[in-house]
Amino acid sequence: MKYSQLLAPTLREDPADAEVISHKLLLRAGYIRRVTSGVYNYLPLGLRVLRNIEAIIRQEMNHAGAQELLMPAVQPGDLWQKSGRWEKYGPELLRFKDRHDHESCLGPTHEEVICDLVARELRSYKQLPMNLYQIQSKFRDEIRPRFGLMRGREFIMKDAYSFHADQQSLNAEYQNMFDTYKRIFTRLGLKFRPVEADNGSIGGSASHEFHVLAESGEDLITHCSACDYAANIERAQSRRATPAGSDSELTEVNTPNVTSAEDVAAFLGADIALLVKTLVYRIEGGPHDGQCVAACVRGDDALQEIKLTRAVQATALQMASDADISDIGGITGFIGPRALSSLVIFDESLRQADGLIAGANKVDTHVTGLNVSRDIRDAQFADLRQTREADGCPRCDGTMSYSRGIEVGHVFELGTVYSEPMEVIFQDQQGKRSVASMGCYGIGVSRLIAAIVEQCNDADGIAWPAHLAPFQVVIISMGKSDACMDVCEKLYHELKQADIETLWDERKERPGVKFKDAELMGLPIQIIIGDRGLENGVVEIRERGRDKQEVAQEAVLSSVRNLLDRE
RNA sequence: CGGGGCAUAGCGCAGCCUGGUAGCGCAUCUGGUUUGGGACCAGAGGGUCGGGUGUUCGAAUCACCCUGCCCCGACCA
Repeated sequence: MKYSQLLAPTLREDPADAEVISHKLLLRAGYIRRVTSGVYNYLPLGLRVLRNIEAIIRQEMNHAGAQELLMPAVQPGDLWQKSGRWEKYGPELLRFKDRHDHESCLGPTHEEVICDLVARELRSYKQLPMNLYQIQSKFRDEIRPRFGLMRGREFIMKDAYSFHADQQSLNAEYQNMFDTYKRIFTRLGLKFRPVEADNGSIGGSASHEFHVLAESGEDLITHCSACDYAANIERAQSRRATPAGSDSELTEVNTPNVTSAEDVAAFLGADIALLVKTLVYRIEGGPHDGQCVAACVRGDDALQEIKLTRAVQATALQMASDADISDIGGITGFIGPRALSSLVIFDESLRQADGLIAGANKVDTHVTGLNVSRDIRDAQFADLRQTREADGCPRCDGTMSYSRGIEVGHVFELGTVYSEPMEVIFQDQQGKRSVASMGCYGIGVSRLIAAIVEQCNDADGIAWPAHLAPFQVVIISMGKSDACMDVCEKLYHELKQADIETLWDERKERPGVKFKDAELMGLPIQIIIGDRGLENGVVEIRERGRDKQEVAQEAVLSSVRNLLDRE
């Protein structure tokens, strides 16, 4: 490609609305342009990188025995009615009607469509297992798209769906995909970590996320210093020492105007861990839709909302208003678990606890000596607390620490959550009708572009791993003589012949401009050809970020090959 | 959804407080000089000042409404 014909509008300054480094650099280097909130054009450079990433994913997926197909972006509402998600899926699902007034939506994911397809074609267990994948644009009407390609509304995803006759087969494929993902992210040159994850609204049982470790990551993950336990904070567990309270009578104490856990502990001279914080939420969705739930955690713990959401099978939670709280018999500031009319759930750490302090649901009053199993009838427990840095590992003696991560992959065991309502049924070995169990496996392909740039950049711009770069080589013409241009052109054709993706910067620009652009774009190898060197029959080759070296004119191709092979 | 901020040329910004018909840098075009790390000189093009309503002799500037975008929060009993 000749530079003068390439649409790669580079920007000298950071765009005002870009926050993270990948967003800034992808805009500045001419890889992407915004169309509307969370929706981007991939310019030629961006598309080339996307294709390079896709190629690796395809290779590994195919190698793992999956087969590629392509499903539609527009999906009929009927299928979503059938799976039950037309109601369950929130406003992220962009719905519309076509000219015939048929309910439709833009696919945020493709379980319904794949199940519909497979249900029609699947007859015998002999056809199983099978793993079908596609690389497709998805649309999710995110509340808050941000950080460029990191969280878009329209984005490109590789999603795979496997179908199985039995659990054992599903387990095997889950492991197969887990290993495949590790290979893919390793080949992409990423620092990543698989972590145990919450299943979210998609349902199912086992699930792991693959996170690229980066400061700008939107997720918080916690991992053990000693073993390989790692989990998303949304479901992470940990060991912590809880102080033993002493067994005592339930007693009301006067706590005038003292409301926060810190203040109550200080006021009563008690360990804050003996406080019970009671947080009230209004439940949206699920069997308790519209009701309130009171969640109790220790005074020094924070509630992990996702855990609570799961515990009450909700789709979302909203902090309760003061009015909601008084409706269930509580008083803001002095709320406690006793005698509330709502659902009350305690964190597991309160199960065997004595001498706790909680709000008394009376103005200016708390109770001491609370023992949950003694004083609360039919108490319900769940893991609700958020782990804290330096907690103990739940699996070994190690300690837990936090990192930020960008979720680039997710593998799920779905079981029959979708195949059952979608009637993905086959005849098993015994001749009986049986529901296929499923796994699903996603990779955020466009998000990967951002994640890679987050890890591969320096003061001059992007620094692509050579095999992902839009061009492996850029020829920078320095001289203005015809002879120099002839040499450049000849080399350009040679490299192209050799299947090396080459950009020839033949613009009438000053050298500095060409260097800056090449480095901003992150092209790994520069070949610098000027009149001065040509007098001695040499050209310069420089790997991005390294010192240049002189090479005889005839040896350029082999030198470039060597550099690329070393990758 | 809640809170904050922004919207002026392709990009980055000033002008607004104190109303008088729009400016700077980069980019673009023309000519010239330059040419090993984002050149210089001279000239030129490009803006319904996000949209609407109002106040006023007069609105980028003041008021109200709308739209779009960015950031923060979604831990508080």
